[in-house]
Amino acid sequence: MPLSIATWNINSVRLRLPLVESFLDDYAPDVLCLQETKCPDDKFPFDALRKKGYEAIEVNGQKGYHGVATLSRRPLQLVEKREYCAKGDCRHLSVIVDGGNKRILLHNFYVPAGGDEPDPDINPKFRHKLDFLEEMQGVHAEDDRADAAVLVGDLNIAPLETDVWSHKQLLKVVSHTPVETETLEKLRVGNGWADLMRTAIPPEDKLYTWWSYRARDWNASDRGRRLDHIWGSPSLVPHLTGMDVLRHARGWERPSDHVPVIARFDFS
DNA sequence: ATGGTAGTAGAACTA
Repeated sequence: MPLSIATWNINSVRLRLPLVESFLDDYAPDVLCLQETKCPDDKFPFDALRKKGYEAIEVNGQKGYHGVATLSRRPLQLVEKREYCAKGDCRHLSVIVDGGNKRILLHNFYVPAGGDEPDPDINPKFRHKLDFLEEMQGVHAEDDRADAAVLVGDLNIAPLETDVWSHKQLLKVVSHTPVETETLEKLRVGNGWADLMRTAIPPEDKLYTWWSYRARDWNASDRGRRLDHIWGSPSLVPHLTGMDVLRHARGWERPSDHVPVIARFDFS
């Protein structure tokens, strides 16, 4: 039985609802995890997305900022909406996806961006980002509640040298500083996660999921970063059949600055 | 070195 899981920082689900709808029409992932929905739960476009066949929807949203949502064509069971750093931010949602013969625990994360200055002593946003990562230590790839686990989302860190357009030029830029990349990799490995995007796409290859809105020509300058991630239990690796990073989505009309990533599994 | 754009708002924040 195939199972596909997509992740996409949508940067306002209401403004970009037509983009989400056409993405679901064209790619039809079984599950879609959205971040930066910027939408209170009572204003979430449930009806429009259910019409597309995504009957199971779980949201954790707030007004104006942040917010995550997980939609599925298969039954979902809500596990947790965990509040990190006691700030009242809506940045996490976990569900169990019925994958046929496998039950998958699926975490959807939106990690704080961290501001501009990569010094936790003078920048509270960077401190918050590091604290958030510290709290993620408890999120393990092995979990008794399911057969396997997947963690997706905008983690706002590009860990590998090939995850940014220029390793040297970004060493002091938030998202690629050593404290961030080392903390994220330790967190991933220490909690038993496999980097499924890099399992499918060789770590030597440049790979980006985000291009700034501020570039004159995002495609020509190609100053991208891999900020969005799909991790999984090591037991899932033999079942991974594909990984699509929809670079061309950055060129859609009124695009998000992030593009969708889709992981495909087969459990037959 | 700076400023560049986008979204939610309806000023100033976040990214």
